[in-house]
Amino acid sequence: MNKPVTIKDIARKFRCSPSTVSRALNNHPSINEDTRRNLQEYAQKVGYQRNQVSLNLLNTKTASIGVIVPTINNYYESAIIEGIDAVLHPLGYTLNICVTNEQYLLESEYVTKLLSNRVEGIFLSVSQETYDFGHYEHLENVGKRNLPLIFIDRDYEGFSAGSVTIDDYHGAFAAVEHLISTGRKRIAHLKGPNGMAVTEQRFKGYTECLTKYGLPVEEKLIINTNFKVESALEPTAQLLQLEQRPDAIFGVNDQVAIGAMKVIREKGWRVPEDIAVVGFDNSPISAYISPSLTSVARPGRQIGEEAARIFLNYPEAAAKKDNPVHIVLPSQLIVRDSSGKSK
Amino acid sequence: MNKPVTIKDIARKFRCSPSTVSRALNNHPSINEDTRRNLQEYAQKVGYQRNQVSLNLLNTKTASIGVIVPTINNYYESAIIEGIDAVLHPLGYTLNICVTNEQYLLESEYVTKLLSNRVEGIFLSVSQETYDFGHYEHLENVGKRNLPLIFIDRDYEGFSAGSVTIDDYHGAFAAVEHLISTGRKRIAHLKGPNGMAVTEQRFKGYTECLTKYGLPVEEKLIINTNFKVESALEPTAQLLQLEQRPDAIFGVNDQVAIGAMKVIREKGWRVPEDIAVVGFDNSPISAYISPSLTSVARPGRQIGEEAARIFLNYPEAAAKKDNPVHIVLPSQLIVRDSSGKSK
DNA sequence: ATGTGGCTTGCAAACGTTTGAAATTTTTTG
DNA sequence: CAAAAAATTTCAAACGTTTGCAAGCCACAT
Repeated sequence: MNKPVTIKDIARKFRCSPSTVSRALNNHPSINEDTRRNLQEYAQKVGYQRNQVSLNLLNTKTASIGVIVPTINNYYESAIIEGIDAVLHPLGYTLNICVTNEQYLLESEYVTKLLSNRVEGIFLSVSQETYDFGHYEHLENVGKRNLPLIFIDRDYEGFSAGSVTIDDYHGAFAAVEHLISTGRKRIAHLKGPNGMAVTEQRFKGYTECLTKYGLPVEEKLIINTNFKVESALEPTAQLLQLEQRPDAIFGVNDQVAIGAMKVIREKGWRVPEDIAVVGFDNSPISAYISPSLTSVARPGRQIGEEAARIFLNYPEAAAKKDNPVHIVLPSQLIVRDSSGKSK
Repeated sequence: MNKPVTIKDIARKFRCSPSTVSRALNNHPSINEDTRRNLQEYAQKVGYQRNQVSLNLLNTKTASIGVIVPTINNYYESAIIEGIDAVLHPLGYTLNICVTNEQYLLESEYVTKLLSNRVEGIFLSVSQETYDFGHYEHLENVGKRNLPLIFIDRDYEGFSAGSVTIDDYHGAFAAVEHLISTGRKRIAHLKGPNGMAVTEQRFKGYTECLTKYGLPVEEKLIINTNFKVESALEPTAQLLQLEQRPDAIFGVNDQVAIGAMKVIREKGWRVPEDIAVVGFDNSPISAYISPSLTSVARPGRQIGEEAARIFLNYPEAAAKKDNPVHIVLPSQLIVRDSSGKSK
């Protein structure tokens, strides 16, 4: 591992000043044609790479953006990142992706690190622990700096910042309404962890839709999961053992919906004839499993793009600090086989 | 967006020198107790964050590592990243994740950017385009710097660097052997894009296993895909229309295997009774779809961990530069329902 | 009074680069 | 040939921080 070649090294070699080398490499017009060519050739030969660190220091800016997400291992999150990158990369920004694994400690550590590395903005999808704990001290210094902070996917009201979320409420509402329209009367809900905005919004959509159509909200039909496919197995088995078993299950995401389907079939029931299943996320796989899964689509990529645009307009957005930009994108129900007509 | 508070700002405020502030904030023993407390309190109050950029410059090191991958939107890749982080994060390294989207141009751009940002090592999972083009000029400067470079997942022989890959060959061999053991005689292969190491190694495992058991390798039974689930649909339909239709399909990954299953069922055949299906990746979902998918597991997390360890031992590894470290991890067949007994 | 030692603080250089202004060299012009 | 103009190069400062060394101050012993 050699020391990188610096402009000074080159200057020494050519018995000229660093300024000359710098200007030559940057094609500054006031540099002699021969000098320029010689220096450039030599720099190329020895593999000179401009030291961006020193430039960042000199210019007190970095053209880099922090993106903190709980996980990257799924379609939705990575679509968001893709969306941010699609808007910001062409403008020369670099993304600094941090994965918190749903841990508050890591999230806090990353915020500090990003601040310390002088990123010019932070996109934050709050971790589950942060949500549970409900304390946001780790964002205090972001506030003091008045650094652009945009909440993604999971909003936090207590902090004056931009946010882009999706309309979980209406997505869930539409899903349940659809189930009712196919004649289902006892619709169970595999809920996410309590307290998270996503979870509660979808839950609200579920209950309010039931109420609107005169169906009772039964506690027995609502069970928590942790979003993972495994966490749906036991709850689904429970639901199937009820005296009055449900005729439909609305999963908080596709994973639990798929887990539910597995259990339903293992117990000898059919999807959708005996029990309809609807998920949330419209993950790519949902169209290809059997039966294909009805699901609510979240426009992940678009979320990223909108968030990036908020960032780019931040000076204005910050001006009206008391009234930060909140964008809520619509979600869309995609009907497939798992919610077909009941028998 | 305020300017960050600097040590100089604090020094001015307290009419002392920057050195004093620096030492106070770093708990240097030679600083007066009162001075230290006052300065620390003030720094805390105004949200001072040490400028890591200047430190990186001063120390000519960054404790950051570049990780370049074609995609993050899948289980395997993100497990690799997780593995790298698990080893390197506790040692204070920061990961700089770059997603190339399988494009050479982006890969090249990211290599330059990382070099310029003075990362201390690069983990590279070569993009598909790079593989296709087969030119590696973008790595030249990495070589000149003799910067630790570790190939992940996809090896490249032409470059003297460490690598961690998995044993695609034996994984594929085991999968096909398993199919043969359940009585299958006409085993089709949904192959990946030609030329990629992963693709060709699995293909080799497939053909050599057939040969070993005296089965013919039939061109008609081998069709290319691009790893995506959609790309398996048309090829599978083709296979089913053959006069002598296959009794098993070995997919280059789980995605195409799932796509194949869908088409098989749509055409009225049963899995596994009429046609067995085996995938590759052991993605989490494969256990939960119906029928559950037999698949070859790749130890993504372990790949990341091993790669990180190579990096940490790099000084030694570099010494024997003519003979860099190549680690090949075993893959493991996970048998599930999709490859059950034929009728 | 003077020197000794301990405690505390300041000075200056360093990391690599850019850039306005000044200095030097070369070319042109009268 | 001298002076002015143009071309080219160098100087010095700046970005924010750390750190070896020098320096200041105070108390105490001689």
